[in-house]
Amino acid sequence: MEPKIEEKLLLKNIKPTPMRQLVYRMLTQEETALSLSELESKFDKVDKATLYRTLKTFEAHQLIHSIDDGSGSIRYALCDEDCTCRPEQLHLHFVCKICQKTYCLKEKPIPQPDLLDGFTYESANFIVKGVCPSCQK
Amino acid sequence: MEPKIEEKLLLKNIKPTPMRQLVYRMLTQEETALSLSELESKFDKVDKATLYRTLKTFEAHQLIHSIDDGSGSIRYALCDEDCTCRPEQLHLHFVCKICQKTYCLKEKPIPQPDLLDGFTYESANFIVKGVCPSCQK
DNA sequence: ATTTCTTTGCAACTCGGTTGCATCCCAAAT
DNA sequence: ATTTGGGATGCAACCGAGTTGCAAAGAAAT
Ligand SMILES: [Mn+2]
Ligand SMILES: [Mn+2]
Ligand SMILES: [Zn+2]
Ligand SMILES: [Zn+2]
Repeated sequence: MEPKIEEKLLLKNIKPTPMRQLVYRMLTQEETALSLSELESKFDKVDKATLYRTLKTFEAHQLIHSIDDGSGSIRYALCDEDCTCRPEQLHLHFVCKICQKTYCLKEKPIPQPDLLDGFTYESANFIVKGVCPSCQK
Repeated sequence: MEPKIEEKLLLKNIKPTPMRQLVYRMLTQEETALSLSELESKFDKVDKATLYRTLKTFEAHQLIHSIDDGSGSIRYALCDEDCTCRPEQLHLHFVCKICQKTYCLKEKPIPQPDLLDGFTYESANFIVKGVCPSCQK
């Protein structure tokens, strides 16, 4: 399994340093999106700036995408293998009001919005808030 | 026209202090949503904390609504007279990539999202990015 | 007039994000 | 094998939006 991570990074033209492999593995273990500080707290000791730059690199190479979920901090989640982050590939994100977790709803594409004359569509961010399955009682 | 502003505030149960009337008038003169610091810079001299608390008061009384447009700062715009900020009344917001302005598209309601089983819908934020009419060449 | 509550102004603070810079690492060139 | 150059890392300092504490000013109630 070790060599796989290295390959995933190489596939997206990211030099697979130990640090990056570590961060990548951490992200694969999450079912919801993580913020910089949440990610930071999952390590015994890690430098925030390095982590920050690692995430920026991952994002620039479309290994992860960032989600502005209105929580005040940006969260990050892995992209699909074949994702190029084009407007048509964008999906919904769901924020649970109870557990505060942010879910990627990758099978729910963002609907093309019906705009007024003169407005052109280039991208969008659709955040849905409610209660997630684990928090339903 | 002066007495009108006072009435608008009273209608929403906000004590119409001079400061609040000033801020309200400023907001009525804007066609796009403003952030705290943008609003601040429209006054010769105003205290940021007072302005902040004024906006919070306005928002709590549903005179204005806040828009998290992904710019890093929250923007504010007047609500419609009869707005109660219920999920069904939410509308799209448009951010122009050129002029960075944020528009309320009040006649474009947010579509009810189709969610996976177990997720409940309570509210949403739908931000569309592109080029606005004034920036089309 | 006195008390009580709200609003305002100023300064200080928090926190997420970002940057400068020295050092480390590693691979290519010599 | 040694040198050298560019990217990666770690640490500290910085930034800006938002927020809070607190005292002064103002308004309303008694
Ligand atoms: Mn996602
Ligand atoms: Mn609006
Ligand atoms: Zn939940
Ligand atoms: Zn524009």
